[in-house]
Amino acid sequence: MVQAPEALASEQARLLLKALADPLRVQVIEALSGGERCVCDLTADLGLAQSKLSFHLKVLKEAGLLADRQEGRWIYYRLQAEPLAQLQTWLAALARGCHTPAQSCC
Amino acid sequence: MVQAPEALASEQARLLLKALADPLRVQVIEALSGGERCVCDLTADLGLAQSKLSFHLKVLKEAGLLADRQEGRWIYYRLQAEPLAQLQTWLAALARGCHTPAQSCC
DNA sequence: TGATTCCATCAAGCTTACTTGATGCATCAA
DNA sequence: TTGATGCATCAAGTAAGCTTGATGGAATCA
Repeated sequence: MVQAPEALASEQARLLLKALADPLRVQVIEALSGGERCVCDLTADLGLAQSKLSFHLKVLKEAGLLADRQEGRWIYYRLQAEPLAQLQTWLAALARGCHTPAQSCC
Repeated sequence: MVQAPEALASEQARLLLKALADPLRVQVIEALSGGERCVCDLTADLGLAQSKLSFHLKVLKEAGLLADRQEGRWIYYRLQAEPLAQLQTWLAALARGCHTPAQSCC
């Protein structure tokens, strides 16, 4: 059974948004959207300095958007579906009431 | 009839994410998720310096997340549902293939 | 017309985030 | 055990973004 994603507090949503709001990290996320990859593979594929990629992988991992796993010398990263689903739910909730006309003000 | 949201280019997605990735702007967005409000109302409600709010409203508007309308002396802002829907679609597409096991690498 | 209100804009200072190159640790192969 | 590879981390420099206070335009009211 597929769980409906938990509602997200705005602070948690913001942390996910911030982690996603970088061009390089979007590239990484999109590269991983097709499945798990190892760091050396991503480095070559995206044409990045290794320390640079490592920095951004860490940001994404700390946000909960990536998980990793070691296999010998290699580290494989994969995208986590759940925070993405939670973010979708959060966005959907925002859009729901947004056509209400203005209340009188001041 | 309700249109399915257009697929979003990653650069457009990133611009929306960046606009949303600020605590104050999340507050603004959430305040507007209940319906249209005027600036003076938001200023009072969120307890902000006026120029500060104005700065963030501009960022959100330039990202396409807000629309505004003038009525006499007042300016009313409202949340735009479409970019939010597009972002949801973009996130959903990312999550789709993310459970594929690693390809052999290096 | 003159004063007031609502809001946008600007410049300067401050804070945060990103990049770069160097270093170090763990694993593996020889 | 030695050397090489894959990756993380660190410090310093650079860039981007946010905040603050001041200024100005447009609309309204007296």
